[in-house]
Amino acid sequence: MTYSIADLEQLSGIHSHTIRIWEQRYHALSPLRSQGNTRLYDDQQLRKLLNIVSLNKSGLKISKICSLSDSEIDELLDQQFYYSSEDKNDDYYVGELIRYGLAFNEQSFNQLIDKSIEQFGLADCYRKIIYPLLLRLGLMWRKDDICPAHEHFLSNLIRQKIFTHINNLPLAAHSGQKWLLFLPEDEDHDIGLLFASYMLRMQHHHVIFLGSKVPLDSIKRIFSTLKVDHIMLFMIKSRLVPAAQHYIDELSEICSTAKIHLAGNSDVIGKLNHIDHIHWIGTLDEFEKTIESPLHT
Amino acid sequence: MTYSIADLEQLSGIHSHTIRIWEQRYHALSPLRSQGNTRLYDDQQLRKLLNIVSLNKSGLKISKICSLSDSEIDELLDQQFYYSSEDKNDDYYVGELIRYGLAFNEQSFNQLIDKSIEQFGLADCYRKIIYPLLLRLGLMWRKDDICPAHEHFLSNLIRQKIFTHINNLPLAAHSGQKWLLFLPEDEDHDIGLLFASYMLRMQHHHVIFLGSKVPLDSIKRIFSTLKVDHIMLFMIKSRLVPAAQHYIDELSEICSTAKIHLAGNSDVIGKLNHIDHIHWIGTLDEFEKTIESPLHT
DNA sequence: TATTTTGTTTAAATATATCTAATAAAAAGT
DNA sequence: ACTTTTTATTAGATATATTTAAACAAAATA
Repeated sequence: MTYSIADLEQLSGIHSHTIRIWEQRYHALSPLRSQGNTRLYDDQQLRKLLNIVSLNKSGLKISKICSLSDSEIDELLDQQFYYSSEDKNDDYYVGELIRYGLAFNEQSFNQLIDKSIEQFGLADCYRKIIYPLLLRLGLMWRKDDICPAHEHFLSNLIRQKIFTHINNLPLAAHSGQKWLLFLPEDEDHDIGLLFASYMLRMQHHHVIFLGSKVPLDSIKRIFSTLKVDHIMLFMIKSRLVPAAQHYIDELSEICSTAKIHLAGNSDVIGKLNHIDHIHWIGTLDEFEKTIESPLHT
Repeated sequence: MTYSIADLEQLSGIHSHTIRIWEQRYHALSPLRSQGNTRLYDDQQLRKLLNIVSLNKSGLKISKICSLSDSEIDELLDQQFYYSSEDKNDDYYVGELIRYGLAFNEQSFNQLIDKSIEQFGLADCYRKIIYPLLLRLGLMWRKDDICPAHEHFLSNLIRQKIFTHINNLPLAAHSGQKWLLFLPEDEDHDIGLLFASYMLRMQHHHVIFLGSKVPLDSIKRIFSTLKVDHIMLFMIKSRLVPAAQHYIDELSEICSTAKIHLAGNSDVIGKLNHIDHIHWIGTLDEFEKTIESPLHT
């Protein structure tokens, strides 16, 4: 599987011109070439670019980043992401769960996650363990410490747990607030959205969960019949700001009668011109506050 | 969202040359054009092409198909797909479940599907209701009677049920047979695979479920440490036979020590040169027989 | 303010994809 | 065996994407 420079632009949010000049000036990437000299990137190169962008966002100069060795970059990435919980026990859980994942040991993973869900409840388990676990998985993928098979294996075990807990929720009267949850077509990671679905249901909201890769056109076709009060979506991937802006503008127009809640990559979302009825959810806490009162508007 | 003719080739398995000449001779499709005269297709056109291909596979000549009106095509598609169960009750279930889906009525959907799972067990419920339901959804999408939002909504409700039933399976000693389940990068629909996971677990097989969109490269990296006896994957989408053949050949080479079980689109799989250790699963019955005896090789 | 660093814009050349049109080959029907 | 229908191949023209290189603009830093 290889990417063109246009693909890389989409996946990283960095203009192709800039990608080229980083290569020329700092030897940032070293893509393969086609017979006719066209650049061909692989996952390795994509990861490297995402790492460079990430370190750059945190303040380092491109020239500086590219002068570092791979191991120095690894170290900086660790520092950047290393997030130590108040309770060291939580970190232990995360580490163990990942160890089980790397060994494809479903049984031990399930035992430990079941135990922690029982102990904390799913909401706190997500906050303390699953969310940090997902962050760490993302970092490990970028550092090439983990391959997609591991990530898929773990994601599906987590998905299984959240789906099960949603399924086991008791039926209850709705609060009257109706939420529509979905991800744009280029987004894959639906676990956050699934957890949001769980939390909303816990607060007796009415949830319509569509999951990932829903074409905006399809939202358009059904929106008028749905009469939802809120729309929630994630934009997790890096992307060019104008593309994100265009998407949000279109969504706003289609769903002008609903309040839109947007979560995900703050580097992108932070740069958008938000329209009135768009609410940027920056943190888990913020999300919980948003949904707490069933009577908010 | 628009497709290039190359995209359409990938999605339909029809060479771009052929797509063009069908347009020229029979006015099969009528794509928009870019400023510079390049063809631009939308979902509507993609569906039409898939319908043409499907009717063509069932024996009709291209010229004949393209001379038909939209409503005549709809009728033929209905005939082609209309699958009446022995038990009319099953058809009633399918119809009701779809009605609930179209109305985004989760509660009624869940009540009915829970009832039928309780009645038949998940295995028979899948065979009698869920599988026909998925087929019908696919047909409805192709006839534009349903839009992706409906399909996503229903898929996730079904996914939730199967995940829950997998989660609730009692722990039991494994048979010693280890199965690796995944879908190629261009495949989305993981419900069949998820059901296979459930069935294998019911037979006390050891299952490693990776889900959809796993890069082959990642399989390669982990295969040697996994020591699996069986690999199972689906190829559901239409695609060019040489591309499918190349994928299967590569997979065979990577996983030469495992038996590969392949299910999905018979039009594609039927044309492949199967290597010795590849087993084509054509029907649900066949699959059940395959996994019945925990001691088969 | 001056300098360095970084990102954007332009231009012309080349590579790749798509277009039309004609012909050859294969498959299906009679 | 012969015709019809369908698919594959080829060729030259055009559209789109990518490449290199240079000049320019903007931002950060000294």
